[in-house]
Amino acid sequence: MSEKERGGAADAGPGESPAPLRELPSRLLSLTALTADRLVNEALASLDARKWHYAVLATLRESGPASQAALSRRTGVYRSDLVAVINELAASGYVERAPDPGDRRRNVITMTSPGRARLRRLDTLLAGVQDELLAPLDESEREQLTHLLGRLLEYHHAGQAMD
Amino acid sequence: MSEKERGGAADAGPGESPAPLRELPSRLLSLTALTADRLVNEALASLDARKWHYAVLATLRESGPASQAALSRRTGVYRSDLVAVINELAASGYVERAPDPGDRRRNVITMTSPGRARLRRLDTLLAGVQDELLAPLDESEREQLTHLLGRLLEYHHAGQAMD
DNA sequence: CGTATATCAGTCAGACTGAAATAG
DNA sequence: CCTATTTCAGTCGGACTGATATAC
Repeated sequence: MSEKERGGAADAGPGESPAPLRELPSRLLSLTALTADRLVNEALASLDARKWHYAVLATLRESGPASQAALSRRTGVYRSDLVAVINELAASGYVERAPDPGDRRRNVITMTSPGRARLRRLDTLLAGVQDELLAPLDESEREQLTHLLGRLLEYHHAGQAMD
Repeated sequence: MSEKERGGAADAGPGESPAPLRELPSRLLSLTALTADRLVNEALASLDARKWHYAVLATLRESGPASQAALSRRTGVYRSDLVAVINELAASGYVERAPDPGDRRRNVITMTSPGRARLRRLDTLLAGVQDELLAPLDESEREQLTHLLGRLLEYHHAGQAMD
């Protein structure tokens, strides 16, 4: 693989004129995500939740009971931070933490039925947020965006250990 | 079926099944932006810069000398944090801070010629990062993405004071 | 007067690191 | 011995708040 690109462009001559700030993809992403996070956090805060709470509950619904390490991988929350998230969810009775009989290093995290109800509540809340976030886009544009972001994520996440 | 407000959906009946975590637009945005920021920060760190340094220098190139408040609005950096950024850029000789003779509350920030050279260096560095970030997309997809994000940003930024 | 500017002193969630204890 | 899991104790950049001094 050639690594010659980054920082190695010719300094003589005009070359490509740099993208204006407004169109820098990385910046557009950061700023849009900032807006999205603000909307999400604001909405979740009204129910005393944070986005990692939702991510963990949704993952448990989709993949069933799992160890903390597995949840960390699937949600993107660092192992270290996940501890606190599980503590909070367990304190509220939304999940249960039990030692794995098959591997005593592990805790198995299981969603309770109050947890499922909680998740349903958060689902509707977040659906509203998505709608607010994507308000200026029509349905096909929303799908385009989701698809493009998904591709980027898949590409950059392939083979990434997060630790 | 009445459209109720956020969080007030009917609990009976199946309703819409919630989007899987992987396809939640707000989450896709957050995660993609995280990846983008990591790439950007990593690259900039190799030149002892951070993204706000670039944003400020690029804004000065595009709009000319400006007060700190104006820079704050244009770059999205909080007034409070901008102080430190200008301090750093001034300490490196990339910008100059001078009192505005016309309005003595203001400082006028001006880019120096080392600043212009610095900016050109960061331009090429960041161009490489954009390419790395958008690697899996072809040219027209990149434009689509940029366009869609721009629309979202424009919509949500219209009439926002940040303070 | 009220408003805007620049600065400072903080808080806060979230990303990330390092190391310990334990178990495979 | 080496690796994986959970947890704890931190660091760090960045978002955001409030207060103050000053000038319009």
